[in-house]
Formats: sequence, structure tokens, C-alpha cells
Amino acid sequence: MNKPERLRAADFAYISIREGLSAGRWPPGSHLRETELAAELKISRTPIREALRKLASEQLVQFEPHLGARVPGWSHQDMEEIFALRVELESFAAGQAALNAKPAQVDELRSLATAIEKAAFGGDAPDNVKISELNNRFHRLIVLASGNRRLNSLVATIIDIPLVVRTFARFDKTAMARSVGHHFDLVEAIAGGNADWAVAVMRAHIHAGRQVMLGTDAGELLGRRH
Amino acid sequence: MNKPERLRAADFAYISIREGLSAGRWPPGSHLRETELAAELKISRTPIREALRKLASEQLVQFEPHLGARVPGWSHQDMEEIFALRVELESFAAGQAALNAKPAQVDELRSLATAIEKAAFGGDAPDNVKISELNNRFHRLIVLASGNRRLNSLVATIIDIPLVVRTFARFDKTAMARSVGHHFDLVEAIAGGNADWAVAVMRAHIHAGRQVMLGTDAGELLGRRH
DNA sequence: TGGTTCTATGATGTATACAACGCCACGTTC
DNA sequence: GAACGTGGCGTTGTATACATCATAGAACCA
Repeated sequence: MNKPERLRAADFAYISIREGLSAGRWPPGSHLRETELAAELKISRTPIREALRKLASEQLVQFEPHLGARVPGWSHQDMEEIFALRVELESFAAGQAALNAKPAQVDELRSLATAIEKAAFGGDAPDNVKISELNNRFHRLIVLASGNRRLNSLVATIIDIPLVVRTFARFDKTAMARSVGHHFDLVEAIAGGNADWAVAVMRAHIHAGRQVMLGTDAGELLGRRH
Repeated sequence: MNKPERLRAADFAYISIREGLSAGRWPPGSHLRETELAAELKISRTPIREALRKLASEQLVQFEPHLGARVPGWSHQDMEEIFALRVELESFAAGQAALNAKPAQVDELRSLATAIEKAAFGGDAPDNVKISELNNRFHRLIVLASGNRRLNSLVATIIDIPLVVRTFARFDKTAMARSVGHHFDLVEAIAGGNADWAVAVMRAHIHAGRQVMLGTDAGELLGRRH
């Protein structure tokens, strides 16, 4: 792996380790040893440490004093918590995006939605890796278009984790079709400046994703009154 | 059976620098030099760096490559963004707390609310520092009682920042009285398991705080200069 | 034999030396 | 005089040596 010239070693390490985590390279519970990573990336332990601490602040690895970094496993409860937060934060972001998004951002959202549709239904088999990547960009762009800069760093943790767990392998054809439909609904709501619509679609969209991931069992969470 | 729990130098540095930030020791725009901090705390630059990177991940300082850490100033827009996020996240937390809080936590919330009332109206002059600290614990405990562990790390950034800016100096007697009232409303809603009520009170509570801090017009800034 | 202590080992935590880079002042050139 | 290049200086970025801690397993004792 070649390291680009202008990148700091610590950033290079961060990107590399994060990619490894996304690719599921280390099973949950693995011990990420600084020395090993340093040898592999051909840099010293110092930037490795910095990268691991940053990943820990995003909860992508877990730290214990003198024990170092471990790859966490995602329990059912973890995923429930993450989806609950995504429902709140991303729906808020969608509503704000409807009020604040610039035309260029709306255009980009539309083309991303189209690209996701193509990756899902254009060829013979859906390209799940590409769908994940495009979907990620779509959701991140909505957060960006919200205009709330701090929201960006908050969702950095929670948007990417379902990617790690390879969400889209679980989508069947009809679930994927509806998900694609939500994306176009979102584009239309945001383009039209209809915040309430955007909020509602995003809430529904993420609940649907949670359903595919986790099913109905143990599903009385989320503070819905009855 | 309690372990001695020796503090790591990096954690010591983190706590120290964070307290300095809370105390307004460095004006916005200040350059936090690693060497200076290391000399002052009598440790080496390595744990200082770790502490600064952690503070940067919480947006309490800003980093630029090869330029180091700077103390950010809080613009009006920053505060608007933070309050908008608090409205969403803390109201969600309150609703979840109504469903999940343990009796001991409810008791502690009640005693904190009482203590805040006493600090505000018990003596001759309100003790703003104590109020801030108790208020902080109250809000953090609600987040904790929500049962969503990830929510904790998310709000770590945004709950503490208004503390830095010394919110409560701006509360007059009637605003403080209403704020104290909100706290008891919250305790009652959570104790009764009424999530909808808890959500509504918390939303209102934070909107009220925003009003005191920022007012209705986008006029005034709250930095420390001039 | 079972349990405890001790020691070896390898990890993380910290200190420090060195390299790379940005800023600024000075000087040169046009 | 202004624009631009250049070198010194101080800072951050990285490498590496050393200190400290946790754990496994041998050694030892009851």
C-alpha cells in the first residue's frame, strides 16, 4: 500500500485501519497491536497510536488502559441504540436540509439516488459494496446539506457502523426497491423545501432499515407511546 | 477490592486542559502549544498531544496540520447549532429515560433538582458556578438513565459547551425560577414513565435556555473579546 | 494435587531526540 | 518601492528508547 506524499502518517494510519475494520479484516474481539500495525504500515507506533485513539473516540475500537485496542462486537442492543440515534439525528438533518440545501446539493442527491438505483437494479446482480458506498455518500450529503456543521462529526460514528456490518447483503429485492423509493422521496421533499415531509420520510427510511437488520423481536424500544 | 486506579498522564492532561478551557483561561484564538502545556503539567509532550487530540474530537479545540491546537471562539451560529442538537438529543434522552430509568436514578434526579433550587434561591445570591455544575450533572444523568450508552459520548461535546460560556450568569430571577420548575416537571414525567411528557418538557426547557442565551434576534455575539 | 507466588515476556505508556513544515523577517532584484 | 525568494527559528510530526503494567505459566509450598 503506497502512502501518498502529503498525507500525515497518522491520517494514513487512520484511513488504513478504518478500511480494515470496514472490510471485516479483524474479527470482533481481536487485539490490534500497535507494533504489528506499525510494522505493516511501515511507520512508527506514534501515528498508529493517534489513529487508534481517534477510532476509539468514534467507538470503532475499544480501549482499556494498558491493554490496548480491541475490535468491538456489535450486539443486538448496540444496533438498536445506533438505529434509535440515527432515527433522531438523520431525520433532523433531513428536515434542516429541506430548509437549507443548496441547489447543487439537491442535484447531487438526485444523481446519487439514481446511481444507487442503477447499482441495485441496473445489472444482473446488485453490487452491494457499491450500494453501501453510494448510500453512505447519500446520507452524509444530507447531513452536510443540513447546514449544521456539528451534526457532521456527531453522525460520523453512527452512520458508518451499519456499513461495517454489511447491511445491504440482507436486503431482498422488494426491500431494496422500497429503499430506493425512499431516496427519491427524500430528494423530492428536500428539493421542495418541505421539512416535515423530509423528516417523516427519513424516520420511515431508517426504521425500515432497522427492520431489515434486526427484525421485530425486542422491538418495543424507541419511545413510542401506545 | 478497589483498585488504586492510578491516573494516566494523558488523562491527567485531558482533565487539566479541559478545566482550563471551562474556566476561560485561554481567550478564543489562543494557540495551545504542546511544549508550554508539557512544562506546566510536568509531563512530556506525548500525553499532551493525546489529550489535545481527544479535545479536538470533541470540538473543544481546533486542529490544523502543523499549526497545532487553537481555542475556538463560539459564534452565534455555533450556539444555534448546538442548541438545535441539544433539543433533539436531550429530548430523546428524556423520553427514553422515562421508559428506562431505574428508581435510584429517579431519586438522584429529584435530589439534584432540589439542590439546584437551593443553590438558586436558598441563600442571598445565586451561586452560578454551583448551579452550572449541578445542572450539568442533572442533564448528564438523564442521558445516562436513557439507557442508550452511545448517546452519552455523543452529547459529551454539546452539553458542556454552554457551561464554558457561562450560561447561568444570564438567567434573571424569573427565568431561573421557570428553569427550576422544568427540572421538577422532568423528574415527575420520568418518574411516572410518561415519555411523551418528558420529551415535551425537555424540548421546552432547552428552547427556553436558548432564548436566554441567544434571544430572538440574531444580533449579539457572546465571545469574550472587547 | 490444588492453589499461590514469582518470574519472564510482551504489550502499552511516557520521555526524548530528530525530521519536516509553516511563519516571518530580511535582503535581493526588478 | 514593491514583489519575490531565501534562510532562520519555532512549532508540530515522527521515530525510538525506556518505564510501567498485565498476563501466562513455571516454581513452590501446604
